[in-house]
Amino acid sequence: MLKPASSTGKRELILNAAAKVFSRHGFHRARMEDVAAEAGVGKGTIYEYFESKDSLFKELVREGLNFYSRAKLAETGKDSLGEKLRRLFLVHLKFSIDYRDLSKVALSDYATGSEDIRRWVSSMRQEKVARLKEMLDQAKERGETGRDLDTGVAAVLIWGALGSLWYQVTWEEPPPDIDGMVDQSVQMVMRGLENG
Amino acid sequence: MLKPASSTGKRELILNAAAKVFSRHGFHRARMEDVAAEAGVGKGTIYEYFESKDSLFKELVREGLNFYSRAKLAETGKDSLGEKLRRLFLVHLKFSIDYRDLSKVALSDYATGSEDIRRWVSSMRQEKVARLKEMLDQAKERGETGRDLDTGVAAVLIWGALGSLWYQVTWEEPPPDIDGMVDQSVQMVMRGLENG
DNA sequence: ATTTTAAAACCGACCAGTCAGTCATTTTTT
DNA sequence: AAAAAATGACTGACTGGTCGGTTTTAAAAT
Repeated sequence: MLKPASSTGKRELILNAAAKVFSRHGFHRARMEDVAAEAGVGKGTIYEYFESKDSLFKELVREGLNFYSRAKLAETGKDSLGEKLRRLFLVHLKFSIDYRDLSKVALSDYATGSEDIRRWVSSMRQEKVARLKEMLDQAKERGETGRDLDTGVAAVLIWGALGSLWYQVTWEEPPPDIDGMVDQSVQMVMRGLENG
Repeated sequence: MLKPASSTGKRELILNAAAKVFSRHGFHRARMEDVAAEAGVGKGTIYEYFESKDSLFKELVREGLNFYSRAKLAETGKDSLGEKLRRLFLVHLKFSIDYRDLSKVALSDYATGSEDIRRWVSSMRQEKVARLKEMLDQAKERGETGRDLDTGVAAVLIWGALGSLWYQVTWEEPPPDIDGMVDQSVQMVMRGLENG
């Protein structure tokens, strides 16, 4: 049986260490021993808190996702589409700065790991795109976009654009002015969605 | 010493097998033995044609890249930006359909493999984005885009959008109408680039 | 044409390194 | 003192790469 999440701070400790170690070389090259060393615990201890390496990875990513979901869209449905997109972009990029290690893990290990993880990550992407499409559909309904917009394609494009920005911010040099970049980006995206 | 590329069709044979096997489970889970089996050769034979697993992967991706580079932009500098983008998108997506296995490899193993591969792939991305930025800069010069466009950000966004489309086409159900989708996408992108 | 011969191509059993996960033992807590 | 937590040496499974030996090919000799 696994210990409850609150037994000590040890669970958090391990999770943080995992973020650091996974982000260094990716899932495969990260050894459980290294995670243990980074956390300052014995290797065996990790298995008191996590089923397996796979499970540790999943918990790690889920934790991060939860975190920034919480900070995320209070989903005030009355905001304009532009405002919603701005917040979406901002939350993701802020996250990537505040939790750089975790962000690297989430981004770079997409294709890594077991078949199980692969499917899991892929389904998350699908869900994200689907949610984005919903948002666009609503906006379209309200006439905030072009009448003939293909929201499916648009959602894929926007998600990709955000992902690319995210990647850039996470891996390349620290960006100077996130807010400005986001404003600029959203402006571009919004123009793209409008009627020709 | 490695054998010349032309000694038999065996090199091609192995490369094709590698595309298939790598695309199935990603770089790490693909075993050289499986590649050998798929190609119908002994494991040792692979090492007559390729230095190592890493090198096999690189050659594979390079081969694919070469191929579609060739088919690519005859770079007729006088085409409109829209036309250039349309061709860029089309070439990538057509490639992903014709060489689905190879496409999966190129896409999903971005973060995978050795440190060496990781860096190599990352540098390719940088280069692609840089080239895209150049294209945008030229167009901006000619007044085809908004005067105040941040071409750096735009290049990142567009590359991401294309990548996302590429991913969708490669992994999800076979798309119905590539040309239509591309037209739609490029239209959106072009609107986004114009002056507000 | 046939045989000889040597080099080139091919092969897969094996080796050596790796690492996730276990568990008997030790340390800490209650 | 006994229960809980922590540990790290160990094991078992796995796989990239090697290498001595076999087969194929092609050229040379008869």
